[in-house]
Amino acid sequence: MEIKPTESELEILQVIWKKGQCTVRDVHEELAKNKDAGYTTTLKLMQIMHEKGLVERDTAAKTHLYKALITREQAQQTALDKIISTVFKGSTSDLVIQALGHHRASKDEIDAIKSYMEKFRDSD
Amino acid sequence: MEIKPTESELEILQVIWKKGQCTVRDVHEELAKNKDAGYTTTLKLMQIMHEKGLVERDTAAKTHLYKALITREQAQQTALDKIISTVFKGSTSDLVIQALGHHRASKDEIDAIKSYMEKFRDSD
DNA sequence: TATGTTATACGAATTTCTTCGTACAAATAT
DNA sequence: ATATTTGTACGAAGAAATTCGTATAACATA
Repeated sequence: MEIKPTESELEILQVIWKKGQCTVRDVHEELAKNKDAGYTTTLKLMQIMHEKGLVERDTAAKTHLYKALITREQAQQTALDKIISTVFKGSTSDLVIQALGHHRASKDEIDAIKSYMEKFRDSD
Repeated sequence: MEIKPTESELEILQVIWKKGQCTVRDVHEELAKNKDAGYTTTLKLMQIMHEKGLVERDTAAKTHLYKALITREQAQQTALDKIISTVFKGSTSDLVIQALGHHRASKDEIDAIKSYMEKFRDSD
């Protein structure tokens, strides 16, 4: 099964991941902060996402409630897989180094990574 | 200026990055190994890439020679920026940790990263 | 109850990306 | 010289993603 949300679908998923559960209006108003598209555009996209199985919805009330059916982690994984193979020649370390080099992480972030790296101490 | 090669354009860029300089046929034959599209499809895509300024070409001879106008590093950066903001909530460390966790890197890769991390010893 | 507001459904236009056929020019081989 | 091969140009079909208008139902309220 392939899960590859499109660009717009990801924007919507972000809002749903953040809020947990959303109406179309919730999502639309959040998107409206940075973007400028009509309400029915968002509605249509969310309906399509439902058809695709990216979200589920509760239609009990007049105003439907949407929840994500894929996790942020799954989407992260898919996105990583794709760019590692298309622009990083399959090299995870190239990606990590490039990421650290240009997106100067905060001290806390560096610490988080360092501590995570401990896990690989003496890895074969 | 926005540089966001499409999926197909990235496949082509990969070949050009690897070989340095390519004819349409070079690219097409390389792609044909994994994919199955017509020659004129590759030709058309490369012409469009030229219009977009992704590649330059030398038309002196009958058979044109193409070179990339964006570097692999630029494409990597663009790709990273995008996914960090769309699926990693802007957190570089989340990306790094997720990458290390699922794309089990080889010992050499881990070593490369560890040594790179030295750079951040006692960072602010 | 009549009116305005807020929803969903859905068809269709638009845009972007991909694919390919055909025309024709240049080079090569017979 | 003529035929075949190899190349570019380009229009247009096809597919996928995005956008929006209009119809209509449900709800709130004057």
